[in-house]
Amino acid sequence: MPLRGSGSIAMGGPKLTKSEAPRGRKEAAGVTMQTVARLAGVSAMTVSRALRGEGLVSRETRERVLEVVRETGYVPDASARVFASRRSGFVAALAPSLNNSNFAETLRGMSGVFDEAGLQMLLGDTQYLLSREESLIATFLQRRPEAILLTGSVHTPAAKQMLKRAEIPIVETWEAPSRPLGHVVGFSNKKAGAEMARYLHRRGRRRIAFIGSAADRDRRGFERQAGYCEAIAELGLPEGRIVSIGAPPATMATGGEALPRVLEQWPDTDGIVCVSDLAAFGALSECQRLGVPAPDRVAIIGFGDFEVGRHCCPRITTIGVDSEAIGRIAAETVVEALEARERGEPMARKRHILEFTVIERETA
Amino acid sequence: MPLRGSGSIAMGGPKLTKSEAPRGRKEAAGVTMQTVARLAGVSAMTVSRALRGEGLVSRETRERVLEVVRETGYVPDASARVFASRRSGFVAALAPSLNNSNFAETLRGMSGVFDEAGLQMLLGDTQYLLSREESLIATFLQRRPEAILLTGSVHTPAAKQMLKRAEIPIVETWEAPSRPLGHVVGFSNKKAGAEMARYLHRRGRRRIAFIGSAADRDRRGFERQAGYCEAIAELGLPEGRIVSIGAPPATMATGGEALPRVLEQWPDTDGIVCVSDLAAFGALSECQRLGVPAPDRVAIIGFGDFEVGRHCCPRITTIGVDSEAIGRIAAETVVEALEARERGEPMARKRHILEFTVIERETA
DNA sequence: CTGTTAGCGCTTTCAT
DNA sequence: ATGAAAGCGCTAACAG
Repeated sequence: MPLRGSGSIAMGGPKLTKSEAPRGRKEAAGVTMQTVARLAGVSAMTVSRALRGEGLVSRETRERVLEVVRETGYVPDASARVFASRRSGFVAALAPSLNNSNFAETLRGMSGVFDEAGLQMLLGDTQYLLSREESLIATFLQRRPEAILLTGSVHTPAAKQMLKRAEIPIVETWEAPSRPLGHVVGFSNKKAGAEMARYLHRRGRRRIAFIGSAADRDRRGFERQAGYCEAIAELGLPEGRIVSIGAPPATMATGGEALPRVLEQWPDTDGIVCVSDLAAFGALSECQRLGVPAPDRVAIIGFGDFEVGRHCCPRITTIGVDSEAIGRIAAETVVEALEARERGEPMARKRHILEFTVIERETA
Repeated sequence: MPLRGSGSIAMGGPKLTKSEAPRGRKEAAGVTMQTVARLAGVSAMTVSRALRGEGLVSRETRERVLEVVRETGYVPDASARVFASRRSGFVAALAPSLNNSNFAETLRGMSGVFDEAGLQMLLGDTQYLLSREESLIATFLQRRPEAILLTGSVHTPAAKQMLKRAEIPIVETWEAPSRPLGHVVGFSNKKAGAEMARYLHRRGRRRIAFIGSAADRDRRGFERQAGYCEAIAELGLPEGRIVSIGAPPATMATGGEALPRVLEQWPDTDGIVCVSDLAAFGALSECQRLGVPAPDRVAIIGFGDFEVGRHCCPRITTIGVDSEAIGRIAAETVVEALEARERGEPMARKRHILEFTVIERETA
């Protein structure tokens, strides 16, 4: 089959593939698979095969095709591939915040697995807002992701309905819900909160306060607070020593503002459970400014093993969770589920609950 | 007009739209625009219009269509829309790291503008690797983004070629390149580095060291270092006091490890320029552990106005750049460029250079 | 190993 | 305000 046109490659020329359309559209794209096929003297199908695998076409055909691809600068059009193959190559991942180092590590863990699997992540941050989660889900589902990974287990009814209808694997992370939507990779924040209080108790503290953000929007922080409350009650320690400030997530500012309030309201406080290391660091720094020695006068325990707590002076005792593993395992679960689906097999719901550990350092 | 078929909606039933295909494909999708059209007693085109705008169809038609959409849980297929309209609705944004709060803020700034404009961001982190930037660009371009936003001005030749061929608006951020690929929204890291050294000099310091990461991979950090060197030379201060440790980005660990080396090698050092606040905080904390008072014995200046520097004790003097504005302006530039293109107008290359300021605090 | 045919679900264009 | 026809660039399925 002879090549149409001359041997030269028109770069960016829009007319290359334009045939006589009786009722044409705007304008043809630049170089398409057709173009490459024609120039290589093969069919589009062969180009498609050459581009994808090794053994699908003969070595020499493949090389010829790749040569033309190189010359023309052809870039396959994923939107057409997606449309034809009905596989988007996307997975959607939502986190409350992309910046928070815990979630960032989780996303990094996912990214490693998905890169490997040739899946591209569609990242969204919900800003700790269920309403935003819902609208992100709506937007992302239009892209036909092959799976969706959520942070947490609380979603709006509309979100849940969309997720169900989408009929794709769902993974909820960072919590341990009793009635999950799909797979789960997480841990019990409540237990973590309880453990924080109990740890301070073991270290001899008896008047233990809690610092967090306005709890209702940060579900996981709220759970930790609930765990703290439960433990405090069980241990028979004075209750109600809670200062919640500002919108989630809790920041260093939260801790900094909350600390003086704690000391004013309950001057005999000798231990503080902070919803995260960021708040803990804010509180610790404020202690230093106020001349309140930590841990001598107040012990402080944080959550999340953030970089700041590992490096500040004194270093912050904290609860460590393997955030990256959460992401990795969640992503592996997705890949498994997709493979099972490919083979037409069902896959049981997975529930992976991780351990967390107290990392004893210098503030408690 | 009565609805065709029964009143019940088949959820996820694959046979709804399936016609007698002589050589069928796998299986039809769930609810498509056709399905909705049929149930609403209109054409697909009308559904398409109803879904997009207000004034395109009559109010009652629109409501009927939306009602069916609600009942069926129809989710438009973006891949088909993209394919037909030749507009992906994507913009690609690459940053060295998503976690770094500077870049995270820039991405947040972009996100605000793009959300508004109905554009979805395809986020990628290059991990400070040009090679990874290149492969991300290759991957992203397959999705036909309408524009691409890069961090920095150094790219591989292959990356540059792909970008040129893509013929989409390009914005480079966080630097002030003399030969940009497209639009620029940034500032001079070199000047920032010089300013850091000069500031310490104005504060009476005369033996000023620099702490950073292994510089070659972090272009912007390297530029700041170069600026520091230049200023030191101009001021006639002792040169060569540079400790570069580890892979970029510079972290608290970098600062923590570098500080004792600085003090060992040049014990009379009285000021330290740190490539970022993270390194500055690491160094500051190490000072505290070693009993080296800051700023009395060593002044410290960081870069980036990170949260930690605003809250630690003493608070870190730093250089502030409006990271979010970088993102916002970059995104606005993209939107403008896209609108210009829509109208068939050309758009001049934009070059927006931001100011930075020394934020005087307690460490210098 | 390679080609042909049909069609993915939507929007463009033109017609009414 | 609505509809009909055509087709976007690619791949599934089948044929050779």
